[in-house]
Amino acid sequence: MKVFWEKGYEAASLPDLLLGMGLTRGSFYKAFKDKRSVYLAALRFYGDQVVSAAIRVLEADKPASGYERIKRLFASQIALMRTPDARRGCFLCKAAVDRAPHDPEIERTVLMIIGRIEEAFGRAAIADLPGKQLANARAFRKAGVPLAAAYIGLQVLRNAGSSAETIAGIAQGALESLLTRPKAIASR
Amino acid sequence: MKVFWEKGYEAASLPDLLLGMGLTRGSFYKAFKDKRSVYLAALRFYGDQVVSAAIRVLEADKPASGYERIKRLFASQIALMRTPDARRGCFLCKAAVDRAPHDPEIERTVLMIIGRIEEAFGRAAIADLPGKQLANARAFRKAGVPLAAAYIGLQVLRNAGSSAETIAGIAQGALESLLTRPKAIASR
DNA sequence: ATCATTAGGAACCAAGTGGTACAAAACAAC
DNA sequence: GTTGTTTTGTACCACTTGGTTCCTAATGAT
Repeated sequence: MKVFWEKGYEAASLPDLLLGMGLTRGSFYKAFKDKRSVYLAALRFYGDQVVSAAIRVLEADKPASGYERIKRLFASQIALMRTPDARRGCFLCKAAVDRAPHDPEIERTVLMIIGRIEEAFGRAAIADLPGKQLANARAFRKAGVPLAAAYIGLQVLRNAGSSAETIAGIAQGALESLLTRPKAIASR
Repeated sequence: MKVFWEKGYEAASLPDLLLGMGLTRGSFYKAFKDKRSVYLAALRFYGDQVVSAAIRVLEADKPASGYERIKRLFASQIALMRTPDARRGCFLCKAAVDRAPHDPEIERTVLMIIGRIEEAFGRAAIADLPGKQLANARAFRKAGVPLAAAYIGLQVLRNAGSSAETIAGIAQGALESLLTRPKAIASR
């Protein structure tokens, strides 16, 4: 996963992968069908590990308010800007941008993971509202779409090398929109 | 540009480029230094043509209100979802995600173009406010960052294959935040 | 200890990579 | 029409690509 994450699908050569996995060609092709299937496995693994960790922040019960949970997730991204990992970017975004259009199975996987992100944002956003008992998964996703888009935009800008101030500005904008929008969401 | 746009840097082979440009290796290497320099030229061209066209929408004087101009830009992206070009995605996003981290010159170019987008969004957003005379380019950029992030997030999701409803949801969220945020911006 | 099974390693494959060298062809000037 | 120059096409380069083969080495069960 790390090799694909850093280099991208095309640029990650088989020797790169073998080195990263600590095995030789023989074992590699005994264990996996081909390069693409390893990429897919890596993407699923990313969804199960990295994305799920982010979603857990949105679903934690420690900060009761959804707003606070969303704020924490964005804060973690701002904190990331001060680490060497800042430029590693987001594997999901890379897959979405350069593999999804060319590979239906990767597209399905990417959309599934993005859907989970949207729904988690939506749950957190709606948690603070009075009439939350009506919402189903689809409604959650819809409510979470703008937040997820801001989050993904943040990832892309982080990847591109934008400043920490820019990243913080995105987070601030997303949180402000949360504070001023509750009635708009509730009235849908 | 189209070849790099569709295939990405690595996946666009020299024969692909030669075919797209209508020349052979000899002429190609007489006219350009190497593949990378052509990519950079394509990226700059994208900034000068495609991105500038989007920015012109934000700066047009036909709809007097900045809100209306921003709405038009998002509306154009929603309209795009009904065309075959929907999946072509955004060349700038692809460059930002998979080339910027590995090539400082591409990073600089990407950040410059993104900066223009941020500033244009900021100008349009601030145009509707009373105290706009104080703003300089830096303040415009700062004000435009959340909108630009939403816009870029939209591009990524469009690229990934998200539904037209999702794209519309992002646009709606960005526009709503504009309507409810004027005081917050003005008080900065 | 024996034997069946599996994993490991290296040589090998054809095809494709970006890039160069150079001769032929087109063009310009006069 | 004859030059000198530039453009174009092609053969070629060394190297890398993802993937296969096949034999040896390690492992596990009985």
